[in-house]
Amino acid sequence: MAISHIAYCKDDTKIVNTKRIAEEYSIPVELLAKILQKMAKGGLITSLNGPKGGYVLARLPRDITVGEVVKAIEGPIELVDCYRGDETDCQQLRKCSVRRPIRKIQDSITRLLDSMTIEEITRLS
Amino acid sequence: MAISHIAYCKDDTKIVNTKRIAEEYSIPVELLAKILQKMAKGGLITSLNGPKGGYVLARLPRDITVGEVVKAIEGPIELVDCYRGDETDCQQLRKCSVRRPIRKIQDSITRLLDSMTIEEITRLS
DNA sequence: CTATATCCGACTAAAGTGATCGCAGATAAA
DNA sequence: TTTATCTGCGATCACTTTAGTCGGATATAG
Repeated sequence: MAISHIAYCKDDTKIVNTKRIAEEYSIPVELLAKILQKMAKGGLITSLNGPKGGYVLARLPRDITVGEVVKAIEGPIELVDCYRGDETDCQQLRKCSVRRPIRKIQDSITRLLDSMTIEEITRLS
Repeated sequence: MAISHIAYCKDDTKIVNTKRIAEEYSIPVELLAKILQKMAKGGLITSLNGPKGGYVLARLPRDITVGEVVKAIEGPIELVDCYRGDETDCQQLRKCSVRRPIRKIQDSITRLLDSMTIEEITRLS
């Protein structure tokens, strides 16, 4: 909702800050602040300090995908933990019969999320 | 892994019980038992009581989808809570701009899971 | 018919994850 | 210089998941 709102404001070349968005959607400011910070760190939105500051989109709405938003907020999209190289301590790894099938499902979901943009989100809403 | 294992055993017309599967994959028996009970309740596998009892597939592997397994274990697939009729207490509902787009994503994922069968899982493993 | 092996369901406890809140500091505009 | 905003860390709380326990039901094997 937040990045969709920021995208909407960009059309009016208006800068919106955390407090306003939080009020608009009745979300605790602190929670929203962390989410916005993560998206800023992920390069999806740009932060502007000082009075009249706030957030604006870092790119065009059609160049930001839902997958990127999810990744920025929640980290890499992984249905199970055993795909990361560093965490190979899964005891079922040798006998596991669903590792590859689940990987296939994960890839499909990733493709799905990467193919949907913020522009579509704002258009559908 | 469990239902995939049960499917594999069906080819040999062997009945496998909770304890054996738990040992095979180094899973706590109690945890596995609950999962198997849920799948039995969901009509995916059939339980057989008594000595030499255990579980067998209730249908052919190609007639059981991954979506059904997920639903049996975790309940309805819902990315957000506001789609259920009884829980309409979401304060963002009026202003929410992502309800419909997320619904679209959810439908895609549901279709994806419903199109994949246990037969495919065992074949891919 | 009896004993046994298995499933069933309720309850409780422990662990992990995410949400919420608070605060000190950095930054930039007015 | 003051003020409004973002930044980042930590603490707390609630919820979910995982795990364990136990008494009971059920049906087969002998």
